[in-house]
Amino acid sequence: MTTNGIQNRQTAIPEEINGLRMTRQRQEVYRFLMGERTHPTANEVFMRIKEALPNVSLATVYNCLEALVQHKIIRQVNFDREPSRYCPNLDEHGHFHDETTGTIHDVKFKPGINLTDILDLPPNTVIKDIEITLRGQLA
Amino acid sequence: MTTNGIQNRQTAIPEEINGLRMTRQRQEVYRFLMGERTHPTANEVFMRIKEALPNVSLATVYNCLEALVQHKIIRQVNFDREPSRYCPNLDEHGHFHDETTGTIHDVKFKPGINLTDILDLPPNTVIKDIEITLRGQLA
DNA sequence: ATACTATTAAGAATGATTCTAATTTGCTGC
DNA sequence: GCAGCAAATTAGAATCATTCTTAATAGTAT
Repeated sequence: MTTNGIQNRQTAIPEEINGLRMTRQRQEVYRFLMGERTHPTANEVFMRIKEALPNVSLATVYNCLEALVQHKIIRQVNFDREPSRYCPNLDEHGHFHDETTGTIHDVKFKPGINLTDILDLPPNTVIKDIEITLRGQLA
Repeated sequence: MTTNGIQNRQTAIPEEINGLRMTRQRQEVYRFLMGERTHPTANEVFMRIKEALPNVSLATVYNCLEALVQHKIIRQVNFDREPSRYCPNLDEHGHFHDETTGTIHDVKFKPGINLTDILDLPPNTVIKDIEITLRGQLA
């Protein structure tokens, strides 16, 4: 049998999300990201989930993150060539990078805005993904 | 004397742009980029200008590109964690990455559009730079 | 239980970029 | 033109996030 009566003390995470089997490692990665608004890097995820899974390896964290991204459970966010960051917010949104503090904030679009309406795209373009990045400071 | 009567056979490039002294290496990097719409990588620039400057080093190409970017003579463009690409188009614009061919196209904004108008930014935000990246295919 | 597949772990390998140290070049005032 | 100084270039080593490789482990189905 694959399930038993013992429930995890923490937020229950289903055994499968979007067709991805949620192994213990993937659960920990996902759970941590869900509780974070700071857009952690792979290494930050690694250091944090080691508390719960002391034998976890950095390679596994990369594997988990990639699997979660591929199954559209989290998003990968890149700023220039800095280490990738990961984000549990699946709504269409941009990212504002505050240069003063180094923090990253999600930026929503104002309601009723369709991104493709304001762009002068070549005809017959199928857009699969849009990324908007802002850099500046909170004065 | 720093100038003489002999003119370069190719497009003349001023001795200085935006306060940056245009050395021979910087000229070659800049001239090549000006004639390209393909958003070349540092390595592509390197391979190409070696034809004119056989002793140029890859480190110098990186140095030149960084200097040109810092003086706002060209722009650096990043797609995920792929090698950086460089773009001589200084107008505010986005980039469409065609997954089928791997090519990159500049995308203009429709006239009269102010990017910050459509974004729900935190108050007192000073935006220094906006980057818009689209991924998809030309059907 | 057996066999097969997916996942994980540990460490090596990769590759774009940056750094270091040693020349070379360019400019300044004699 | 030439000594002196700063900026730029070169070549190669170093860095560091990420990916790859291989072996061990866990999960699932028969």
